[in-house]
Amino acid sequence: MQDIFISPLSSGLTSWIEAFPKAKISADFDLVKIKPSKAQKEAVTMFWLHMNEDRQEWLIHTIAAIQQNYKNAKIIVLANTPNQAEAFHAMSLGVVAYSHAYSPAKVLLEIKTVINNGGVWMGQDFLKRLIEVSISLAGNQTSQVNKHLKLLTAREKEVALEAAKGLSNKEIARILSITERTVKAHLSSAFERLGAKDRLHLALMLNKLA
Amino acid sequence: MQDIFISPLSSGLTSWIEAFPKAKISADFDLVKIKPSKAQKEAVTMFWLHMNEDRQEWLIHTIAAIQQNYKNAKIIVLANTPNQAEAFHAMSLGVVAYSHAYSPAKVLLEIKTVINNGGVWMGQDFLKRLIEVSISLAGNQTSQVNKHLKLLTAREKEVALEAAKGLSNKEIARILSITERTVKAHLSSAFERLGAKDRLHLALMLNKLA
DNA sequence: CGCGGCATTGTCCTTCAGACCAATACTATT
DNA sequence: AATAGTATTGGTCTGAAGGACAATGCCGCG
Repeated sequence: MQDIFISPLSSGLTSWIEAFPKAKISADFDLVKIKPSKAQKEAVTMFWLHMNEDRQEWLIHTIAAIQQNYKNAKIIVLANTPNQAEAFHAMSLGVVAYSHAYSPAKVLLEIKTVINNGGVWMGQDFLKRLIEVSISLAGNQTSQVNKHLKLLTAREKEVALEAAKGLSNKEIARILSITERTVKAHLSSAFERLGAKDRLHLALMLNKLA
Repeated sequence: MQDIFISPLSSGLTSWIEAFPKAKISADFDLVKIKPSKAQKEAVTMFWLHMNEDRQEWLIHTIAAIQQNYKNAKIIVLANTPNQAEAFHAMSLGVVAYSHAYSPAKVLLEIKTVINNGGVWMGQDFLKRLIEVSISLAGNQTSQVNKHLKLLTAREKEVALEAAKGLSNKEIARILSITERTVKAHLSSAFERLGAKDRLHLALMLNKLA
């Protein structure tokens, strides 16, 4: 397996050399990609991209180029100034690790091991942030909704959920086989319990975090 | 550093023993926690929780108990039948790794190394799913909304967004300093352009993914 | 310049939503 | 047995929503 560091620093960083003495270091991916042989294309090659600030476009472009030329490439981003947004973006592009460019050799080797075992490496705070976002958007949201729904009786809940989909009283009545009048009664009750001023507010309450 | 496996299987799995011959194996956390000395409380102890199906409550309870008794505990969940939801939940509770209970010794050691370096271990697909969720909820959502909003004229957009907040025509009129009639005109136009049948549908369109 | 798109407002009219008042029946808990 | 909560339906009424039909003024583009 080959390691290729792509960095504007032609000699790389000492920790890189220490971790992977046999690695190639190249100024740009273009210099590497010119002629990947069939064997090279299939081989698992690890690309370590050194990320300076303000090179977002370069990163996107380079990742795309690598993925096109090497089927089994593993791409690691080493950032001079790591930040959440960039990490997020990189991971979404298929990068399998995101770390500080000045990570000690020990950590670099660690990253490699993890990746070789099919894992993904990232900082704990990035992970935390990721879960946070997911939870706040997916989890807390539903728990919030559930908290609301628990305030309603079974029947009110049914009616409220249909109303929250955008159905009219008449449609709800037909679906639940009750009178439109009854639907209104349940809804009025639901409004009061949830503190909603009308069906639109109720819909917003039950459909998102608001 | 001590490894403690908590599992209903009193002898544990062979891969566990292979990886950590000196580990303790206990049937339940209660048996361990009884008297953590001050030193023990401060020590970095790794708890490997063996997760059978249908023990969600046990998991929650045990994690809480460990976190209460050991300040520097690292908790790993080993699931017989790993699944996204459970992994998600576990990670949100502060678990630092989630893997298959029958992971080979090599992987277990791998996990331990990662955790000791302050990392977090999880399956690639879990990570993918996590990013997917975040993107689809945070990113795609707004892009979807923006796609909708681009179909509207500037004025229609303003009106539509206010309506989507739950405001009445009269309130919108006051805010934008126009007649209620004009608000209706813009809204009608917006309904047509977006294919919404009324303001509630419009609100749902502009407030979430639906 | 004229035509089309946009913003604005009018009036009339129909439908729907939701509040208020009220009644009946069933169930569970006291 | 009685009281409270829930499900159901009725009637009436006010106001909001939204469609139909129509007009005026502004702006950019061929």
